[in-house]
Amino acid sequence: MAQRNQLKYIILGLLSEKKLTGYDITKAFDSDIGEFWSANHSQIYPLLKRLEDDALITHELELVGEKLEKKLYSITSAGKTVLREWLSEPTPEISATKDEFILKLYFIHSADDPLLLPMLTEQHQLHQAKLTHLKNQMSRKFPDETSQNNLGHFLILQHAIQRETRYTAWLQDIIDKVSR
Amino acid sequence: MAQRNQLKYIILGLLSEKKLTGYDITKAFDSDIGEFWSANHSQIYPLLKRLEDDALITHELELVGEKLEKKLYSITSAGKTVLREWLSEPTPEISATKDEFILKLYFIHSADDPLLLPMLTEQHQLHQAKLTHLKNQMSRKFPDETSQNNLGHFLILQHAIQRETRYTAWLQDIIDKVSR
DNA sequence: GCCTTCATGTAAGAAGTTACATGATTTC
DNA sequence: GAAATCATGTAACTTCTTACATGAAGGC
Repeated sequence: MAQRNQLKYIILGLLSEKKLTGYDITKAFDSDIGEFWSANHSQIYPLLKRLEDDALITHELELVGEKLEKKLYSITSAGKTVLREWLSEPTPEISATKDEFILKLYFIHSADDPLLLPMLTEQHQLHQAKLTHLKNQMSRKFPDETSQNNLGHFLILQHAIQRETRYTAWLQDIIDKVSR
Repeated sequence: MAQRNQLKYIILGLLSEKKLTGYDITKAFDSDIGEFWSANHSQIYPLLKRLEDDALITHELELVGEKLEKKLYSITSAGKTVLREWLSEPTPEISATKDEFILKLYFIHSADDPLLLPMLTEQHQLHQAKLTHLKNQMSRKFPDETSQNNLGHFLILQHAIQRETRYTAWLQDIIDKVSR
């Protein structure tokens, strides 16, 4: 997606909660945000510089140990405005969910294709593992049933769990039919 | 996703079924494949040239009317091998589903945020429309219950319908809770 | 005749991936 | 002292989007 620079808004969104280093932001894609977006540090560091040039964020230096200087970034009021504007805009596009397995499946024309069953079981295992991971995340982050502090985070986790539950059930259903 | 050139395999996959022009391939992304991948003609035409350089496809010219020459592409046996290899490879990555609405939702922390309800209703409408479209596609392409000719296509349509059904139900559920 | 669709390309630039590169701090 | 993690960057390259550009054929 070489377009609206959504990564920019993710960074602004994260910084609107607390001050973070580039490294912290990079790590966020391994956990929370990783469920629905990805980014590498080589993309993040240059963008942080650009956002600072545009005065949407600033940084202060924090000394760690004796020599290492961390750059602690924080959002400016201009940055908050830009973030809020983005949130306020309509989101009229449903982007195609680029799923390589689904792509491959499209080109399997017959239930007799020997590739089909291995593909299905591989994916079932993957999505089952993901589902387990998501459920762990849920019980770690929202142990009591009231999703008090962060509604959005709760909802996207709930959504991801439902999606993976549905995905694994669908795969299982095909596996049952194919192997019968 | 600047990586494994999956578009290449989509083109090979489409051409393994029948001869197509670049224009036909472009159009395929408006219907069938559009459910789970996107591409513009400006990406397709240069890639067709590259694939022909690599001898994975060839073309013949077909005269339309008096002057217009269409390039009808077809897959070579080398191309078929490459396609089959791709299908045989494991697909061990679940790519993050980049959904801008989910992204925005992540940064809505409270049920009291005035942006929440409009966002939800907008998305509900969008996904409801998509669901209707998908169901129409299904009944147009697979009118009888046996999915005889093209299993893969049937399954991905089924998957998309389930996904959108789940998505709209999830949104409706939140709307009910928020507006109560 | 006019408008829509068919048909094929190129150019510029943004976004994203993979690899290269370096060094400090913490933990065991 | 070694290994893992913290921390920040750049370079090269591919992919993808948006816009520019042109012209033929078909339907009304």
